[in-house]
Amino acid sequence: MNEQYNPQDIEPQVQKHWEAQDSFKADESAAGEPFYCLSMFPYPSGRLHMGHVRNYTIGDVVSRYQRMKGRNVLQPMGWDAFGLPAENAAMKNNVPPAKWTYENIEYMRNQLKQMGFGYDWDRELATCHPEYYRWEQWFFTRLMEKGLVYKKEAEVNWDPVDQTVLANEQVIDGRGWRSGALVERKKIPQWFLKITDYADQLLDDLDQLDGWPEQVKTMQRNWIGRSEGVELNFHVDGYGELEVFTTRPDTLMGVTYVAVAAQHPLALKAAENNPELAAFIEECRHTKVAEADLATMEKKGMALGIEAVHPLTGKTVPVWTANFVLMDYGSGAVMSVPGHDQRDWEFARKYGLPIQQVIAPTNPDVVVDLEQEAFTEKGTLINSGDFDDLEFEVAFKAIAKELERKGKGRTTINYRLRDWGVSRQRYWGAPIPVINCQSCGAVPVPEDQLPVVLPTDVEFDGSGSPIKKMREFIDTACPKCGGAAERETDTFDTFMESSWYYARYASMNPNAMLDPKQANHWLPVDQYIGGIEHAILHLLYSRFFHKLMRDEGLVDSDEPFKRLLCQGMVLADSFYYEDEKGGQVWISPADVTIEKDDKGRVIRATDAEGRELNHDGMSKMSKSKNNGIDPQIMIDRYGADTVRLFMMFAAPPEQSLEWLDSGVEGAHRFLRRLWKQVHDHLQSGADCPALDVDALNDEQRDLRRKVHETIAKVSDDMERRQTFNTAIAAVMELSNAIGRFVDVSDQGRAVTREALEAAIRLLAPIVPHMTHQLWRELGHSDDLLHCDWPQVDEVALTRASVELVVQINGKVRAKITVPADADEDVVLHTALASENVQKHMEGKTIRKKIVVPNKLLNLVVG
RNA sequence: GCCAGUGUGGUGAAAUUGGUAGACACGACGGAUUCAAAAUCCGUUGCCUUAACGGGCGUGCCGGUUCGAGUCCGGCCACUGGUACCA
Repeated sequence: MNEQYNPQDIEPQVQKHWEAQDSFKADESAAGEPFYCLSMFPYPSGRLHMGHVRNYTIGDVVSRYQRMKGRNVLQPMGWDAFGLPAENAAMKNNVPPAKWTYENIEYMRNQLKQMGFGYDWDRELATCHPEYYRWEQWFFTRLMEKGLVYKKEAEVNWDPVDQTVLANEQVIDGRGWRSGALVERKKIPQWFLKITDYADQLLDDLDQLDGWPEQVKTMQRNWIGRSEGVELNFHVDGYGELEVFTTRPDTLMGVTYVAVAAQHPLALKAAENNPELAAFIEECRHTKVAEADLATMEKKGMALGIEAVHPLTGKTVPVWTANFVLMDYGSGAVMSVPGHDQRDWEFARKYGLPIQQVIAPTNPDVVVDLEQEAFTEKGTLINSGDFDDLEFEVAFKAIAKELERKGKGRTTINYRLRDWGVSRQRYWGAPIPVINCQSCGAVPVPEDQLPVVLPTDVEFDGSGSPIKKMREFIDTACPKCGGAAERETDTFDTFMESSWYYARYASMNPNAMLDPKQANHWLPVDQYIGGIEHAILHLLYSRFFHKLMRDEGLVDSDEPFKRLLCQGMVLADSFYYEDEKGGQVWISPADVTIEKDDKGRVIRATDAEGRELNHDGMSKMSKSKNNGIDPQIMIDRYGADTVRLFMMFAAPPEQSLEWLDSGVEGAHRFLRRLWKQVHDHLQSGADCPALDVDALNDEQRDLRRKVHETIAKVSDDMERRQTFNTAIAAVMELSNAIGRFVDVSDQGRAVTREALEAAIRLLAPIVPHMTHQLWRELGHSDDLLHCDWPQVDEVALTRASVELVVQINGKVRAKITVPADADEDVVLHTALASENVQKHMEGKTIRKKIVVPNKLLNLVVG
């Protein structure tokens, strides 16, 4: 055995061995219960970044652990290959998006292989491949036939100079990122999937998901936002009924005005002969269509000069338009109760609109001061005529009933969730399989004409999608009437592809979207791993798609992912200096020299030219701060095992992880030490005597207890807790114990052997190359990959005595050692024998005794 | 704005069910080895106080529940993710 640990030699060899053995091929007929472990597939942006490495290391550790537990594992990998960055790269470097994407995939696949991730590469997929997206197109036409798809007008960010639609991230301070033009909101016709039809199922089935983090389920519940309320009408002369929704019909008598969106037909009509109002509406058109912007901008409004009739009192209230009322959400109109809604209160205050109190607190100690703020709690109705003295629920029902009797409203359920707009006016996406015919309308492309292939030989000039000008793509015949017709040139939202890829891996069938038998063999996914940033959109759309596929008879289950792990971001130090113009120039941490004080704090940082740099702390690895650490450099320097070990050790998976070069060094050092321990053990003798557990001395027994405590701890950490950092810490403790244990007697060596073999197997999922090699060196002919996970020997865990803490009035005053089965009297007696305990009890009597078995004794004295 | 998280030594973190705060590492300091250095090994390391034993303080801030709170409850501050066309 080589005395030196040399990952550069070992890792490629071991990887070659796995490849030759086809070690990670998933086979439905293999022994063991199926276990499907999936990591979110990457966007092929060029090179692997640390976020990927972290995500995929976690997935690989879980997969290898389950394999050792005897499960039949499927772990696939593929590419989320459609999306905006390919178009941006195409414009910047003059490469067609397809070429750029496929080259990136080649490079990144090789990087994944170097990391030693155990994927079944036979199941690799790329969403930009026609063989993938044809089934998405087919599925969409099925949904069209089922009436789950419709077309309507919706607003987009429009760049009037580049004549193109912009994504929210492409709008910076209200201007297009390339042209700098003021962005406008524009309505265009777009396709929608009726996700709201499934809102109740998506909400209720969250209760089935025991393996999901509570926070993600809460976020999804809030996003769906089911609320019970009342839909009611305010009559407007010359217009008709203005519909609003409220969850607080009990405050109806406190309505002092009604507000509509700036794009609402009523506002547009009023603006026809009101130039000031028209200017305001025009101003409102120049905001981005993102909720965060709408909610934080200054609340502004203007009176329309129109009155609406209150449905119960018959009195009129003014109609206003306000920039925070969303046209796409609900009916685009809201009733305003400034006495009991804080936003309405602020608006009323700003524009001098009346504020009427109609709810009094049930608790008389609560003071209501409408001069200071709105009273938003539920309470007892006042100033509400016949409804006075009623409490929320009774008032809700009574007012709803009265509205219904008058034909002015009805109770209803409302969702915050909106239907899913899937049209994108972009090139690099799956074409929407629809043909627009003058006489037949929008016709789905028939199955035998699928896929509608996206032309990949294109010129990309940035002024919109090239296929929108491509007559040979657009011109076609109507499948219904055979007349001349045009293809849809919009493409799908890329969330469409990522909503069902997990199912396609399970069944790569050339003749169908899924073969239900194959799909159901693996599905649902046992463990899904990915970033917390996908907590709502991607995970909600995937859950929706799964239910759609279930209703199509393609899968049996209700939910796609049984257990979910959301990993945190990877952070790194960031440094900058200011240039002459005061701009920040970011320097890669790899090029920074750091000076520290004697406590290890950064006191000075300089770049290669000796410039003094500012330290901006730890932030997410990103291009903008130039603080990305290239995983490739780390793999080349330390080997994949070290990178994997550090990633798993530095923080628990769901927390953010700070990249520290010194920490990587430490991880590498640990692997070298372990390697040397095995080497030294083998030096002490060629063969190892059998372990005789009844013949051990105290030290041998102690080490053996440590071995089995470690096995118990690591097993629990790997499976239930998924805290790989503490699992590694436990093995480090074991390794330290082995280092202190110098005993080359027969039984000493037997215990050492057991300890080393346990450590190797416990680390196998995390550092698979090195442990594979060590396992061989210890004389095993079988692959570590297929070895059983170590078992705890309960007998080894028993202890003769335990250490106990003695507290006086809750403060630790002594530590005592007592026999493991000592009763309370013995414990108390031993505690009182302690000098320090006596000192703190002097002149006092015991008022209370609290005993926590095997842990603590607290004496309350006074 | 709204929804969801996070906050513990010089640093990353641990403390699993309310029961010894700081495991395991990194860094720093001291020592061994070396002609010297690197590497390696050993020791010390929350802060204040004490010659020592010991004592006091300490988990973002303010308050509460409890024999006992990093952990539970109420309020606040800061940071992170999402906010429907980044993926």
